[in-house]
Amino acid sequence: MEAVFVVEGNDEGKCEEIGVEKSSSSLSSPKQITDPVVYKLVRVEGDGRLVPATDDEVMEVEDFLVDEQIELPVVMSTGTVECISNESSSGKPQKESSEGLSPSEGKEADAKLSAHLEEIAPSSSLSLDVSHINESETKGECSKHPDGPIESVSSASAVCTSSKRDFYASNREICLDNLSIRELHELFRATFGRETTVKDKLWLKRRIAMGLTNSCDVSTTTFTIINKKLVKNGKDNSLQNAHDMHTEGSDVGAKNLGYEDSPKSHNSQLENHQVVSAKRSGSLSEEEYGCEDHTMDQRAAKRVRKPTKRYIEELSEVESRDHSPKVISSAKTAGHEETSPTCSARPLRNVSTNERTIVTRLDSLGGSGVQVPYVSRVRRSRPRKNIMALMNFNPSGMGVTAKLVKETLAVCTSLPESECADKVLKARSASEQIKPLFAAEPEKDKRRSVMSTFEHGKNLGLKQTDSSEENSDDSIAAVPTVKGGMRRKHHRAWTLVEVMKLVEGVSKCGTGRWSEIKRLSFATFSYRTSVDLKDKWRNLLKASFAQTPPDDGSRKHVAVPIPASILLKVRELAEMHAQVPPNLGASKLTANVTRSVHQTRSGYL
DNA sequence: TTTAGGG
DNA sequence: CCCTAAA
Repeated sequence: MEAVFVVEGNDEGKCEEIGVEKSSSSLSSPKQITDPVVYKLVRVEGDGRLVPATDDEVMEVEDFLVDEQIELPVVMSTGTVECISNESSSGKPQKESSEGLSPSEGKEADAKLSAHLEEIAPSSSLSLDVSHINESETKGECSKHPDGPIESVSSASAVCTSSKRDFYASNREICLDNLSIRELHELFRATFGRETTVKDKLWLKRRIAMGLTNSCDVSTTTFTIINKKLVKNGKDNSLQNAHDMHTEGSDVGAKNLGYEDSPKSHNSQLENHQVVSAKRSGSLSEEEYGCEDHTMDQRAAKRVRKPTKRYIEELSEVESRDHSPKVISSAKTAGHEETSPTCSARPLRNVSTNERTIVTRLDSLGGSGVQVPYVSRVRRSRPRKNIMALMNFNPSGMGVTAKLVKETLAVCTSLPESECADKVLKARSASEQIKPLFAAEPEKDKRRSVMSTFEHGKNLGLKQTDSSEENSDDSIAAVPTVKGGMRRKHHRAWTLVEVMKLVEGVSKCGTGRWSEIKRLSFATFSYRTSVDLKDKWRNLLKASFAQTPPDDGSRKHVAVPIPASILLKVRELAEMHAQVPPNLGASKLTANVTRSVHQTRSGYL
């Protein structure tokens, strides 16, 4: 049983990490993996030594891989390596995005891009809020198209009648090109829900673009996003694609869902947008099982929720010193688009070395195969208290778990390892007091229960950690109180990505089917209950129909405005589902929409 | 259990 | 976000 990997840079000599020892092997794969590589699970000791992993760890990683819905190699029981890719449901291998460059190439490209971007005169306006419904320019100017939008918008009402037409039938764009660093930082935060201190504009744009487009293919010279698709500039045919998007009837819907298509597949007719979403959710797609198959969906959701991934990531939460990619793909990438999983590791440009909190690592986002940056994972407040809870469920001595807890503590708190160990011990002794709390946890929090004790423990311990989207620095869904039992969900700001997912979910399932949406689009966002979705949608609705854009400036840095493009989608969906606020006359509405398209900024995350 | 609404 | 009624 070989396999599996994830190598992390190891800066501090203190913390051990699960690492991988790459060993050559020539397993044949059922897929077209030309250069199979088998990884052996090892631990990376502080001094760099590699020691064989324990069985526990091996299992952990296996779990992890199963959980990962992105293209990680999974060692099947047969010993063969299978590549789980986003394409698994459609059967064909995912084409490698243009990011599949060799490290050197990537850097070169980056340099060029940077140079190019510097040429572009920075605009003072926050063009993010500009929403067009026309094909966009890609010269980095994000110029407005005075009239184009109206036509498409007015068609929104038509959408209502044409039963199944996708609401994404018009193009909208978000332009990142002219944003200042500060604006990019804001957008970054809004998009991923975490801060970043990276000063590199290109990097920021790229990250944000990745998040907003649900893809890694952001190797463009300009960053204009239309409906979750990056409009490319230059040699390729994406401009054409963008044009096609808003001219081709039913094809539009699918494309505009924004999931990455290889250039080749752009021309394929995707009548049903579910096909696209299938790609997105990998093997758990609704394409295969259908929206109505609750059994499978639940199973899928369960899988995704397993804590192992977060667990691994927790261990990886170490600042990286080098600039090497943190996600390692099994297949070679460069030049082998046939065999390369999408979004496989890509060299990342890096960030100032003294910014220890920056980890340029790609993560899976919300189970949808989105790659997001791994940034600023530093704990803003106190160390996770729930780390302690971890011990309750594995009180069997300083085993692997305890060790890991110690490591985690070390990572999270920067405390000397000795101190961490101390805390661990204290935690253990305190377990008796903590345990009853969980046992007595009110039913409401069973939302995420039904796990083995050990898993439960891990989950509690790592719940708040895990990765980019589904993690947060310090929040826990619920905090049991000794007495009143009242607890409040630590307010968790909605990220752009989440909002987009919600909108997308509504577009697929319609409003009201929050559970369904939760399962389909928020499976990996263990927080965000269906009620949360409902509430958020209500807010979005309100925002989207807001007559007067809230005057910013006062709360400028408090909340990031929701891109008008998204609000527009919301509005369209609302109309489709007859959710238009009654006080809003139809004619008035049209006017409002028009206005919105041009300048609105009515709503915050 | 899930939705819809009010708070 | 929370809570509750209703389905």
